[in-house]
Amino acid sequence: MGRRPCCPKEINKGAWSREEDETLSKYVAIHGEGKWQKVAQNAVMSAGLKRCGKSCRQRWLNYLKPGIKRGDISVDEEDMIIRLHRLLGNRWALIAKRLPGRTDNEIKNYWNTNLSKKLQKHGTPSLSVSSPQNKRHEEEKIKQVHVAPEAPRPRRISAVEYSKIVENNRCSTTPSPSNKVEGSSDEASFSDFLIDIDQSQLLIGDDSNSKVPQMEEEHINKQVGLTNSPSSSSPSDHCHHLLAEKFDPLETLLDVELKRMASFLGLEND
DNA sequence: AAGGTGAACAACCGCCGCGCT
DNA sequence: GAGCGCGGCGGTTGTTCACCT
Repeated sequence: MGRRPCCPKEINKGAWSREEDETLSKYVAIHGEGKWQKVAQNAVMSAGLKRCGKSCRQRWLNYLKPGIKRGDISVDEEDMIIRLHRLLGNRWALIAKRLPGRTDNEIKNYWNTNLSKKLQKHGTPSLSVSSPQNKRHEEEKIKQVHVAPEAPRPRRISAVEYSKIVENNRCSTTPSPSNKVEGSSDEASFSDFLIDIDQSQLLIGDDSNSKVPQMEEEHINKQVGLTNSPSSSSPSDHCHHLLAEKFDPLETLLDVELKRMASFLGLEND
């Protein structure tokens, strides 16, 4: 009974030695990333690297991969982490994607050891501010980015499912039942629809590893009958904007949130 | 100098979604 | 459509180090 172990019993655990790092780096340099089980198996056979695939992957992505920054998180980066965390919650991978050279593990650790304690102490992190002017400025920034403390966890969808949703709804304001947030009403707004199905997709969308292929996007554009009118304001046009144009997903998400708040406060026309 | 304590960081564990068969 | 394996992700734990008494 019980879960099948993902790794053989005779694997190494604990801290990685320099030799293991070198073995893994050499292997990845030759064979490339991915297929971590094979990396582990082949490296075991060729150089005695007794590590499971997951461990290899984690070691490579968090420490060995070229371009990884270690330590010395700047004030700007800290500020960014705080803002993104307010927006996304504990979506460390997404947060890490917005911070070049930083890994999800490092950000998660940094949050757990530094920022969460600052939050507990002060209600908001201090943001490493010393001067009164900066303090006021940072307080303003905190007010500006204050969103729900725990963003709803988005549902991941595949590119195919995504196109079906778009096709079925033609970016209408009525989400399909399978895509609704629990407890959301039938009059769900477009932004609900967006966040519901697409919050993570939007944030991943600008990444080079985006899972929505360009052809799929073109197909979606065709199906939706998109045009490039920037002045349009209907939900479908808004959808078009999100789908067809180059955009900053985070800014878009912030924009959506701001619109929701404005709508809630009756400030839509401001 | 030695022991205790907490912070920081590295790594493991288990769950989940996706793609393949 | 079901089953399986793999990769990705987030939570948690273990270890190391620095500081304090």
